[in-house]
Amino acid sequence: MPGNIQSIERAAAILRLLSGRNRRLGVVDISGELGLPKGTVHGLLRTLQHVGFVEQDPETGKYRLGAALLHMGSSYLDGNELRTRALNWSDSLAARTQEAVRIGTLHDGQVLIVHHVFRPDDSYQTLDVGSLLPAHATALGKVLLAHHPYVAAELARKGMVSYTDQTICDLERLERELEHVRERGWAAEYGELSPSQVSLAAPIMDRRGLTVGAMAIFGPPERLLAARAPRGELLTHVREAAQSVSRELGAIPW
Amino acid sequence: MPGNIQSIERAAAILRLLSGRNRRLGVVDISGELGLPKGTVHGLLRTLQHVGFVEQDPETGKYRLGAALLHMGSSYLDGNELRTRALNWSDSLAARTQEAVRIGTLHDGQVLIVHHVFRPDDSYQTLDVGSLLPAHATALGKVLLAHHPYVAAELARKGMVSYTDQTICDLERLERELEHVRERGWAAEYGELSPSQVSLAAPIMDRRGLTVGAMAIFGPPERLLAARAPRGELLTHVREAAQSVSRELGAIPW
DNA sequence: ACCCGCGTACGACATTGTCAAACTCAGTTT
DNA sequence: AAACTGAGTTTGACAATGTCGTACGCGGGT
Repeated sequence: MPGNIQSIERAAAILRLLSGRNRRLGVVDISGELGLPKGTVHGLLRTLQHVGFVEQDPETGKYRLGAALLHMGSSYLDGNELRTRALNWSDSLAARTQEAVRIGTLHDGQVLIVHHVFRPDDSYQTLDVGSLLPAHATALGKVLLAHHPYVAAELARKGMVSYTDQTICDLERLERELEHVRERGWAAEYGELSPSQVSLAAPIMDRRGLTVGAMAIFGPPERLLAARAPRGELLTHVREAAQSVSRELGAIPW
Repeated sequence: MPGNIQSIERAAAILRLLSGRNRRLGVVDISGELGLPKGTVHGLLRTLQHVGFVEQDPETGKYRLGAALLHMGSSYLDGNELRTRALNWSDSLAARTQEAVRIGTLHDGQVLIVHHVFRPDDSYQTLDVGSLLPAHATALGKVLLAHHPYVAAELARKGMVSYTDQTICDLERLERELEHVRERGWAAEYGELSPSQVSLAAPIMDRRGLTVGAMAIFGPPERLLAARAPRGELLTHVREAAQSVSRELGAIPW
């Protein structure tokens, strides 16, 4: 791994900071957090501002993410094959199951939502495309982790946060769970991220047979479950939809 | 203009290229387009890849935007005050008018969509948050240009693209139109971007009285217009919604 | 088999970014 | 009022840093 460009890595670290703490940060906040001199951080920020990646609040002088990132994020979606191919299938999955659908992929040990179809009723729901969800507490994440053992190991090393009393925080339990997922070809999550939400997910594979994403429905347990287990017909729909997308991506339907 | 960091500017130029129409580019494409040596571009790309801003197609070796940008784009939205404050009002505007709502702000001489509420029916619509729309061919853009004369002048210098036979491409006509917009406090667009779409927009102002965004409804002419002019009640709804958001942003309601 | 074009690696050079210290300006405290 | 903090910003010398030309390896055309 021959040299990476220092200033770009630092700039990226700044952007990551700004996107993590969803708030505005000042020069000294950043310089403290990154262990860099004030002046250096300021120079980086000035350039980032010049290219539209950060903006500065003219009143407080603090910095926040810039508008250029929004456009680039949406450009990423346009070029994302997983999402493009999954568009139709996720719509019809939502229609068939009458539940909300999410498509996610692994990013930095978390689940990045690349597509989201609202539950087909008129309730207010917030779009969470671009959100990062914890892998060990979502059905999407379990499917993805099950086929990326290295990421799973990394996750275990860092420790798993507990979100509800159902969250799996124990490495061995998670490993057993992932083993099940690999055997069955689908994953479930029972209120492990949010107490009143459960989800069911299945893997999406590309032409090489790699699991490049996952597709899930999520909603209240009383609708997704029967006798504390996933309703069979919903599960079938999810698995078929994910398989259809896989086929579109060139996976051998074995 | 004290020194900007070269490598970051170049990296941003690469990302801008990748977010343009050409979704996948090779090292030589980029190096040709930017007039930089191959090796330099490769170094930049390697670092951008390392920080997750670009990804490389393992088959073709070509580069495309990376997933990290998606998450940062959505983080930008979370911190965007204009959008946050406008959430409720845009929902109710959509409900009242039964039309789709868009909120936009000026970015690089174009209109960046920061929020989008679907028309409240079950038709398939694609979310265009993050899209860049031409300013001279949208009601949103006209409102924004009307209060940013410098940007308007810049736009005129670069020339205006024609999208339909209704598109205003003449500088003088545009100037007259913007003058109207300033007087009336709202803008309309009659099939100037897409033949079967019209839109109505009103400005959103912040506490300093600056126009920081605009709010619009858009849809087919037969629903938005009466006798080739905007329906009065729709116009009122749009203007009131925009004014409500302005108030939330601290604008003096004069 | 050959060539062309691609993505990638290497290494010398000097351009470039880095860093610490100094500056400006508000808001607070003395 | 004056001094003091703590913010963001500017500066300029140094050398670490990124740049650029050249060279390598590989694959797909022909």
